[in-house]
Amino acid sequence: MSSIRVRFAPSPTGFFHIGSARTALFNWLYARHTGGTFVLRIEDTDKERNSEEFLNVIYDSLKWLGMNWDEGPGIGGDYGPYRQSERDPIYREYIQKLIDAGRAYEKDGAIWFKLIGERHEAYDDHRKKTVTKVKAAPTEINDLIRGRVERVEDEDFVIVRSDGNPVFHLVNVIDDIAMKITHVIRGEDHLSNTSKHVELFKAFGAPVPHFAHIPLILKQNGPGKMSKRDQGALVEEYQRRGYIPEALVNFLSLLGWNPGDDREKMPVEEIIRLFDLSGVNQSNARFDDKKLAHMNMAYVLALLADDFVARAKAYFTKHNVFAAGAPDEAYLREVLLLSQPKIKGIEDLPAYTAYFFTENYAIDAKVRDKVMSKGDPKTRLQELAGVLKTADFSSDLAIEEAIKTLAAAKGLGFGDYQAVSRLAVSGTNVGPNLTGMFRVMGRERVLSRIERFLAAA
RNA sequence: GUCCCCAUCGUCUAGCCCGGUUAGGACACCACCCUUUCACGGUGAGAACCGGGGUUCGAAUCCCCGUGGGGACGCCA
Repeated sequence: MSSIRVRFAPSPTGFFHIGSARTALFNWLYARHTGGTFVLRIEDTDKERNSEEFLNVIYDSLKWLGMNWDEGPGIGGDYGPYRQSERDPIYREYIQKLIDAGRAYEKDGAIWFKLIGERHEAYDDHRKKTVTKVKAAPTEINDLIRGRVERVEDEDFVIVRSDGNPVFHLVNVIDDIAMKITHVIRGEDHLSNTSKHVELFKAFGAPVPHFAHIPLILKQNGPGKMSKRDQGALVEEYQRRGYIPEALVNFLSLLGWNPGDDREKMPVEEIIRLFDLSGVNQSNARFDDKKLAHMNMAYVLALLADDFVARAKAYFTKHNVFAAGAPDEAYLREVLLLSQPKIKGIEDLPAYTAYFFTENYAIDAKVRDKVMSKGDPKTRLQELAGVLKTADFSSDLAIEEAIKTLAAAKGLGFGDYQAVSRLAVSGTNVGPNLTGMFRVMGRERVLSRIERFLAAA
């Protein structure tokens, strides 16, 4: 194991969103690539807004995406506890060091960090108040993605609230020191905070970690970065919708990073092998759900039969699709496998396969009108029923031969029998390949559906 | 308003560091092919270097200025 230590430090103040997942992913990938340690630390210092529910969402989402942490809640480690709400004694110690060094002072009941430099009063018309400005030397940040960035930190800032709770900037830095974090990989929205953090590291006499500020994910429509309220922003939503987690990981890895060539669909082991901070872009990326959906489809298509069936069944169970009674296991499996090459995602399955499991399937009126308006579909259906009564149902090919033989005898084509029979047995004009559908449904079900359709037509 | 970051097809991006390409790929869109519906797949088309200066024989690539986009400016994280 290398000495590289990275951390993902979410605060459980809302559902886990895609931007956080991407930040976690880049940290995780970097740790795995370098053989380093991936630490999970929970930043729950804002007692007002934290909740256990959100905390569990974070754990679930990380696990679902396959991002296992080496140190953190539930795992332990040499630098715990890993929830900031349990680290108060550590913070007190560090705060005292700052006070003793003359780098912190009390004002209005809060503790402030003291910058070094000459002071003067100035009116800030953005905040509409007079503030004390400090003529401080610029803080230099050497960012692994952005290069050298200079920013002047020119106002003392609160590090412990008047209610006694330390603020983010302080605990974030203390924990990074205490947990020996070597690389801070986080969103670019923190770049402006980094000068505060660097000053704190220096005040503590601690080595400044390497920073890597990754580009933000912008919302798909409209201005600004993606926020929790945006459509498609929540990881749990993809989990609920039966997305393949590996597809989401693959998609996310490509938002702001690329392997340096044209490859896009890659197993995670390959992404780990190729990932490096030097390959991370500097510009923000707009979220594109169509591309994600496409990636997901590619993964669905590539799933091995047993794996696909297991995932599909889990989805059906979770969404209580068979509330009226579970179908035969073997039949369900056949239906699922028949549908796999045709769907874009697991979530399409219930609607796509519904008619396989009920005799009360609706006949699409539009499709019926269209199909029944040309040629002599009723006669075709009667002819087909006649043939199907004795046809060999043991394989798709056998059924296909039977239908083709019939068509040839009547001087017609396969297509003349397809539309109407598909309509009769499924009520629609889309679905898996016809002969496979017949085979899976079985002779009796097909025949009775055709008869019922004929009687109603 | 102040400070910081960024800028190649509609979108994600390669190329930029180290100047010379018909500026490549993917998603989306369109057409055609495959075909037993719908998909998948295949082929093809359209589609970009933000603007202006400079340096240079030559600039997407280096520099400057605009403009545009994003972020930060909390006793939130």
